[in-house]
Order: sequence, then structure tokens, then C-alpha cells
Amino acid sequence: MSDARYNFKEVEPRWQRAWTDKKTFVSSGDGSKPKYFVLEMFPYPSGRLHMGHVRNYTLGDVVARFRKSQGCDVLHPMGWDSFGLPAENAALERGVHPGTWTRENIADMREQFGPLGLSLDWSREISTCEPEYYRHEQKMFLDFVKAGLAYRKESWVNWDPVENTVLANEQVVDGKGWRSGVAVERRKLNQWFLKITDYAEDLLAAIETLDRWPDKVRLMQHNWIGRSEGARLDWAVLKPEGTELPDKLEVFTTRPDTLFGASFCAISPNHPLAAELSESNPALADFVTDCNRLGTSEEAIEKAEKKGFDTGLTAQHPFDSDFEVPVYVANFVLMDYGTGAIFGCPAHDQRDMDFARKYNLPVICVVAPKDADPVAFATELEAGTEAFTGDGVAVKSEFMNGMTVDDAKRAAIKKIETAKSGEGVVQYRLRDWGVSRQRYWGCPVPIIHCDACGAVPVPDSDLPVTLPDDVTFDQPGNPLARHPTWKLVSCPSCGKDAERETDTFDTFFESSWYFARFCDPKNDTLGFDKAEANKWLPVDQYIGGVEHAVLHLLYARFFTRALQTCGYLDIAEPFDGLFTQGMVGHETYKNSDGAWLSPDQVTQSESGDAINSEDGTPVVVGRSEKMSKSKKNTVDPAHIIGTYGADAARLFMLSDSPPERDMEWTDSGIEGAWRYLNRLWRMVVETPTDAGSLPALDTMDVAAAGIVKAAHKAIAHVTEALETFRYNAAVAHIREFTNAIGELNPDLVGAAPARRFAVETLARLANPLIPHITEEMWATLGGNGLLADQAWPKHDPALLVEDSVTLAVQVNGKMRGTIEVAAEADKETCEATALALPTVQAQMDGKQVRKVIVIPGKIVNVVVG
RNA sequence: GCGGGUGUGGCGGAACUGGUAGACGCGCUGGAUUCAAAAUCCAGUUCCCUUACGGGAGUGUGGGUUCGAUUCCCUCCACCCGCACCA
Repeated sequence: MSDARYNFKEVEPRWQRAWTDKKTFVSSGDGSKPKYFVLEMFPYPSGRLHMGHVRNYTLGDVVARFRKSQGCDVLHPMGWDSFGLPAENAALERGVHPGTWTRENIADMREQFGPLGLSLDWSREISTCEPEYYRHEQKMFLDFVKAGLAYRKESWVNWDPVENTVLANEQVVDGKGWRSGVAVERRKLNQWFLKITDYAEDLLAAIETLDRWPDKVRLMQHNWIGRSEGARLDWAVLKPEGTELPDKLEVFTTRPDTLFGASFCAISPNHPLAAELSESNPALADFVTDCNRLGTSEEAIEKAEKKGFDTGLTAQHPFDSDFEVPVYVANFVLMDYGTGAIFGCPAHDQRDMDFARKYNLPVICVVAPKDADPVAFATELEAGTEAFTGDGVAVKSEFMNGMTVDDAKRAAIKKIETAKSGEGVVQYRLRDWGVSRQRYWGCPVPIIHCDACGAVPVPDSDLPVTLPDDVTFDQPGNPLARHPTWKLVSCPSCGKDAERETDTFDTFFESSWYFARFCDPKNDTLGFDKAEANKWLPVDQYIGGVEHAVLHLLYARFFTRALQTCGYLDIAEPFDGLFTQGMVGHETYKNSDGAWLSPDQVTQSESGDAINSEDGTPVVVGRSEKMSKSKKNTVDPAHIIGTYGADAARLFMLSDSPPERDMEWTDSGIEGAWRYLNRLWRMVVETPTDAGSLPALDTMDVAAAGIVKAAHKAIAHVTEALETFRYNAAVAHIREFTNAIGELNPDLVGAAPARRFAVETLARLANPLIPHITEEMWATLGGNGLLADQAWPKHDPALLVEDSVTLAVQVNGKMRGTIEVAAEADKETCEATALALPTVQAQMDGKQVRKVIVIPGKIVNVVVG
């Protein structure tokens, strides 16, 4: 008997060294085993590892270790998504260079990764802010330009008029600049775009093939791409005398069937016509300015109160020249979608209905439900405030009358096309990807602007275009743009004086191909060798937060296709399997005066109430929220691992909640995990290592043989749970099995070899979850080599078969008892046994049995009445 | 505003394709061990009524389908994620 506690402080570093020394987790890539690429979304080097990271990389580590033990050549790399806004903010606030700040953070975080004991192959480490990485994406971009996949156009940005700088949406708070506090404006800039819309149809269709992605992510991408069939059509503009406005307005609609219900047209505040009209209409100009204060985010625009401005213009219905409607400028019409102009049909669109009620515009019902009385229905609809958006039959619509919505749409489009006033079109909500950023800490766009030649690509021989280090952050704005010399170059085409583009790429650019770089990370002539990429890609299991469900994951899907088009690789889909994890939260605490307190400032009083550990004052305990610095509810992983070890932290993370769900970090939870590790350790110490090989089951005591069967059952359960990401269930099965081993009487015949076998199986099964202690268990039991190199155990299906089963017995669907019958018992036997139960008899008192339902192996339900 | 998700004991959660709701763990209660504590071990623990036997209620709300619903359908509520320049 030993009461020595498990010494993780000595054990964990020892095994970490062993894995590193033996290159246990370095992938060979020699093709002798099936490949398996496990990738977690790489971190932004903020400086500190947080619990979200620990959860993410622990989940990936379980996959990697599990697949390795199943005989795969696992690629499990790590790197740094190291360009981004926070580095510039640090420069602005503390005067430290973004590169210095970033590289120091990377060094710190790499240190913090060590004690976690992850099965990472650090020989493939990459960092996206280094020219060795980003030079290749400059080449890719130029290839995209050549292939017609990149182009320049004007688009809108948030502009801070005080700081004279472009703001990210995140930097716009309630329509105001986060530092200046002044209302933002919209500005138009010439920017680079990637033609993701060229692939819209393919990206949409291929969602079907992503059967190892969560349905919710597939649905979100489907809706984001937002394919809709509709029509573009012209409304004639009736111009006042002597004006030189365009004579038609092109609108987009998904409901051409409701054209006869139109009561207004509306254009975006950013529509060229709005700008033109503003020139001679100061009130309209003010209205447009007002709309532009909302910033550029769709959320802000959609949440804002719906407002319109009557331009005084009149538009003429394409099917009826006597049908005229007013033209408004409306703040909810998006310039980026369709044509930036719509016609409004209040009866059949809720937003148009609200608009009509606000501005006293007519409501004309042109679709009625099939069985409704059209006149009564229309009367009610036209008097109310609820639009009717359901299916029905066209009314008051001339040639469409009596048609279903779908038929009427087709008829309307046909008529529009015949009249040459428009056409049926497929429209996507998806917009091209704007990749230009007016910032320093990003990959320079390799373009030179020449007055004579226009935008000229930097020649291959001059790549990479590297960031200059001598930049200043003493004022807002892009340091590249105000650098005295960096941008001054001669035109590669004509040789005259020209200027470098001072914009850098969106940081999603880097994360759109890093998985390919991991396949061939040291290649300095190419981003990656095609053969290497084809060997490892697609990523077999990708793991990260749901917050990336659309943007990053869609950009990466697009980028891979663009690379395929340009001949870089042979696949279209980068991620074969995707798993989205939940967030890590913690309770929040507030002082009596409302100030946030961190968890280590809070303790329990003797009566069990939460109090401030410093002054004993009462603390208000709030619900669990995402860990954030502002709410002080963060827990430092380094501190946790220093106190309990990596295995305890991992075990709690994995056992607490299903990985896809948000989890709450609790002190008692981590202590429970820690206690379990000690229990495991005691179990090994008390297990004879010289118990001999496992004898035939029928020579052993029933209970000892039962433990062997329990081991096989555990193998089956845990294997299945690990394969389906049900890690919390895997832990439950492991603990259940542990409880069973603990209950085995050591004096029984065969107990010693049974226990030896069971504990060894336990170590094998728990290894992907808690790798250090299980490695120590394996060594203590006398196992050969590293447990990390052992093959995954297999269960014997014959040992899982039960002789008898327990059936639930219900009367009228209510549980009244259970019966034990032979596994192969027939229905009659089950029925008779169930009816004989006293509790069943009591319920049947004076009533007649109407029916008995027997589901073999599950239930008997007696229906009486 | 739009799109997506989640909701089960005091707490985290389990329940295969509609078939014993609460596995496993945390916490709590009682007991053993200890001079004492920690650690460990044993027992109990959804709620209500009952000494007990047993009965009733119960998976966010309200309704529906079914012999049977946490699971399927509809309504409503709460919270979380995303909305294209945060990563």
C-alpha cells in the first residue's frame, strides 16, 4: 500500500521530454501508413494562452493521439496567425513596434504550450507575419490578378473624421469612432476584391458533399451565399423639365409576381442617382449624410430605424404606363445587393409594409391564400399592418390572375423579357471579398501604381515586397502611406516614377491557405510543393470555434478553389471534417459597489456565501459568461497547470460538457479531475505487475471474468465515443469502468490477472485524454516502449453478449416495474411475465386489457381501460 | 433587423433510429478512519405526499401527434454565436 500522491510535477515534464526526444509526434509522410491531418485553428499571438485555446488544442490532441494509435501517420502542426490589428493598437498605445510585440508574444506563447503536453509537430511551425510566409501569398495574389480572379473597384469604408483614418467595424461603437467618439462617415476608396462570387454556385453546391461538417455550419454557409432567383427590371423615371437624370431606374426583385402591388421605389443612399439628386437638394444631401453615419456594417444598417426621403421623382410601372409610384431614398436599401434599388410592395413584404404605414403609401393586395375570399382577405390586409408573405394566388394582377406565386413569377419574367425591360436573374447575397486594408501590420499588396501604366504587378524577381521596419505610430493612419521613401519606386513597365500600393491584405488572406503551407513549411521557392499538398490535403479533421462558421471557413473554401484554378493544387475543398467547439465561460463577480472582481479575489464565507477575499465584503455572483478581461472572469491556464497539472486540466475540460457546447470553468470541477488522477494512480500501485497472462474466462470466478467483459465493453464504448467527439461520454465510460475495477474482490480466483488486464486497458483507453499519467501507468505496469506508440485495443464482440435483459413494464405508458427475461424470450413470455407483476395487477384492477405492446429487449406496455 | 444554435435535479451533463429520464461527475447530508484535519472509504441525494409500502408531478412555455415524446410537429419565452475591416 502506498499513500504517495501522484507527482505530476515530476511525471509530466519527464514524458514530454521523452516524446520530444523520440520524435514521437513528428509525421513521417513516407506513405507507409494512411495519412491523417489534424488541424486546430491557429492562434493569434495575443501574448497569453487562454482557456479557449487550451480547450481547442486539447480537443485536437485527443484526435491526433487517437488516430495515431489507430495506425495513421498523423500530421498535427502549429503556427501563428500573426498579422492583425491588435499589434498596431499595442504600437499606438505603448510605442512598441508591432513586429517586436508580435514576435515576443509568439515566444511567450510557445513557452506556455510546452506544459500542456500536446502531440504537436513543432518542426513545421509557421508564422504568417514573416516574409518567408507572406511572400508566397503575394505571388498567389498576382496569379489571381492574371487569372481574372482579383480586380479593383470603389467601395465604402468607415472613416473617422477626427483621426483621419479608416476604422474597422469593431472600432465603430454606436456609430462613433472608438477613440475619437465622433460620428463616423462613409468614404469611397479604390480597393482590391477577389471574385468569390465566380464560385458562388460551386461553393453552394459543394456544401452537399461536406458530410463531416456540422449541419448548422452548412446551413449558415448556404444562407450566407443566399442564392435567389428573381428579376432585374427597369422603371422609367419621369424627370422634371430641364433635368439631366437617367431615364430609367433598374431594380432587383425576388417577387416579380407582386409588381401590381407596388407602391413606391426606393434606392440606396449610396446609389449614384441619390448622389446626383443631392447636388441640387440640400435636404436630401443631409439625409444621405445622416444615413452614412451608421457605418458600413449590415447589422447597424438593419437595426436602424427604417427611414426614407421622397426624392420627388416618379417612376412608371413597366407593365402599365398609367401606374406611377414615388421614388424614395431609403436607409435600408443596400447598395451591395442587387442593383441598389428596389420596388416596394407593402402588402407582401413586412419591411415595405412598415415603410408604407410610416409614409402613408398605399397597400395593394395582389396575392391571396387559395381558399380565402379574395375581396375580404384584401380588405383586411390593406387595412392592417401585417404583410402576407405566404403562398397563394395572384389577384388584381392582369395577366397573372389566378396563378400560383411561382407561376406568376415565371409569367412576369417572361413578359419583362419580351418587353426588353429587364430579365430573370440569379442573385446571390454573397459579395466579392474586399481584401484591401489601409494598415501597416499585414502583407503588402504587391502592386505599383503608375500614372501612365496604371496598376502594375510587382515582377516576380522583385518579390517579396517586405514591410519596412522604420515606421512611426505617433499619429493615427497608415504608417506605410506616410513613410518617406518606401513607396517611391520606378514603374516596372515604363520606368517612370511610380508609387507602391500602401494597402495590405485582410488577415483572412493568411488563414486561407496556411493549412497548405503546413504540408511543406520550409519551402522557400514555393508556397508549397504540389505533391506535398496533394499528399496531406484535405485536412481530415479541422477544429475551431463556431464564430468562424461563415467568414474564415468560406474564404478558405474559395481560396482553395482559386489555387486549384491557378494550378497550385488538385483539390477544391480544404477541410474534409469540421468540428466546432463551444466557448469556455466562468461565473462573474461584482463588489457591492458594482466593480468586477476576478475569481481569485473571491472566496467562500463560513456560511457558504461568496465574499471578497481581501476585505470580507459580500460579492454578487453573476451567471457564467465568456471569459473576458473586461469582466475579469478569466482563469490563467498556466496557473491551473502549475497547481493540478496538464492531465487534470485536460480531463476536466473534456469531461465537463460536450465539446460543441459552451462550458463553465469551476474550481470544484478541476479538483474532481485531480482526485480522479490520484485514484487512478493508487489503482496502478495496488495492481500486481507479475499477475501472469489472462487465463480462460471459464476458469475464473464470475466476478473476475465480469471485469474482463467490462473491459471489452469499455473498449467498445470509449472507441465509439472518441470517434464521434463525445468526449464527455468517453470520460463517463472510463470512470464507470474504473469504479467496476475498484469493486473487484482481489481474493477471487483469477482476480489478479483480470485486474492487471483491466488496469492496462484503462491506461490505453484514457491515453488520448490524459496522456502523461497513462504513460506513467503503462511504464509502471511493465509495458514496452511508449504507450503513445501502442496500437489501440480491440474489443471481442462475443464478450458483449448478455444472457438476460431487463424490460421496463408500463401500464398506459406509465412505468410500473421491470422484469428480467432471457435475451431471446418471445413476446408471449414477456407479456405473461409482465402481466404477473403485482404492481401491474394493481393498476388493472377492474379494468380490461385492450392491448399489450412488446418491443423485444426494450419495453412492455399494457394498455387497459 | 436578418441567419444559426441552445434550454433536462442545487450545478455540469447522460439517454443509440420515439421505448426504464437523471448515466458519469460536482456539490450537499450521514457514517467509518483520525487526537484533529486533509486525503480516503461506505451509504444517501429530482421535487411533493407517506414512518414505510406506495402514489403524484416532472426535460424553458403553451398546445398537438402516439400505446408511449427530452426525442417528431406548431406557438411563445430566455440566453448564446455570426452579420462581410476583430480574429
